Amino acid sequence: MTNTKVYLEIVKQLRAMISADDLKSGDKIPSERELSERLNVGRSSVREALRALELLGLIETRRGEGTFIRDFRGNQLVQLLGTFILQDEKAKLDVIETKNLIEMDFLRLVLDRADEKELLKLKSLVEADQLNDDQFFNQLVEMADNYLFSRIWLILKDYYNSLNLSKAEYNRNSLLLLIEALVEKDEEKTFSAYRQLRNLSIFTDKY
Amino acid sequence: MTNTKVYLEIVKQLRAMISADDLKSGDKIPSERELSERLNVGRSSVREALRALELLGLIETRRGEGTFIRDFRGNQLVQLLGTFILQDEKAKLDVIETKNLIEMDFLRLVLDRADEKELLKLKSLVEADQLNDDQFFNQLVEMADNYLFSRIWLILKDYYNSLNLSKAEYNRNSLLLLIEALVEKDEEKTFSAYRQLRNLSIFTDKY
DNA sequence: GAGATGGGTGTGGTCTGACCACTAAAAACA
DNA sequence: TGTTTTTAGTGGTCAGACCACACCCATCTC
Repeated sequence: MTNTKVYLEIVKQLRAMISADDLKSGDKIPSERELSERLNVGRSSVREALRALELLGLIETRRGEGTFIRDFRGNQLVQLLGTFILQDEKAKLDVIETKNLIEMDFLRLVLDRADEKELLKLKSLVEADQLNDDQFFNQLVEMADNYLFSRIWLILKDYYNSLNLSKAEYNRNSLLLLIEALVEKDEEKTFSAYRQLRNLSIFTDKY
Repeated sequence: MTNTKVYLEIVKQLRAMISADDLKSGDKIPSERELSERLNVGRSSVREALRALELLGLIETRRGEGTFIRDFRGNQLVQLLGTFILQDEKAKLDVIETKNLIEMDFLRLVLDRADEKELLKLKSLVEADQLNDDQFFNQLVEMADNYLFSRIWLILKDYYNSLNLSKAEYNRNSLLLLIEALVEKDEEKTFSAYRQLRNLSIFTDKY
């Protein structure tokens, strides 16, 4: 009769509930016992759903207080997935390639729509060593103003970091060159600087 | 005393177990009751861990049979995240933009590494009306040989389709033009044809 | 009156035991 | 030997019981 597992149904209901009540980050959701009653299911089933969502980083539970919607951005699950999964070499290469491709997409977006003032501000921060390459890309991604894509990038970055590759040392000059190119809206120079920053000797001209 | 929640500890243990026994996709893991005994925890806690991993797509359970390792690489988690998130209009625009960007990345990849014969074969299929644009892009994505990126694209396409946008009619001529450009390895022509295919009057020259 | 104290209540965290539904393999049967 | 039935094992779900903790608020103390 019940083809769908109860806990999945609860996940669904929760989603609907969140949508209907327009719950946002930090808001509280009904207690486990209340959900159990309201949905006519056992509390353990409710818990299975909540624990799953918790592991996904979608909710946060605080003993004695309740369960709350979470700011999705930092999902530790990815880290878990990373260590859990990425086994074969091909997968690793895929991660690297995908991350690079997406970062270059961001560069294109910024080339197209970025504010010069903002870029100059970032430049001065880099020059003052108050911003490293990682932080810079975070800013860049934000500048591109595409939340979904930025989320994908964040996840990829987590994957990437979980690969434990030998880290290329931070090359401030390449980064400054990159910013310069962005300011000048010079596409070719931008990607050249990017390749240099990421040590992409493999990526010749097409990228 | 027990600062870490039991179910998280179980997830950890499972990971170690899988690693130690070198379990791979399709392999069976111990039953809930056995895990419960072996780890000295309640079965409900074991279930919370398993359900979470199941929602993540890491394991698969079959009633009456057991619990099995799953092919990890496809992360449906993003799908779930998406359905949780995609609410406002801006998010929709992000989906469209991201999908387009990624598809163009695939075009670049194919431009760089695709086999001409394969392309010609696809061309003849399109000409014979045995392949529409959607199916063509599926082939294209496969050709690019990046599993992770293709998964991301598939998910995006699902998002995209769930937006219920007015569908542009299938334009075979644009598609043929696109393939032609790919065969000729003409980047500019390729993107021009792509824009035409997707009706991207907005995307002027930068993309 | 202001502050400290301490239950009371509600919440998540966990365990146990009990069924049910289903599967696959063993046992009984023909 | 081939079929049917039984049985043991597995996940699915529920109900109830405690525990640990956080918060509120009446009460006590100064």
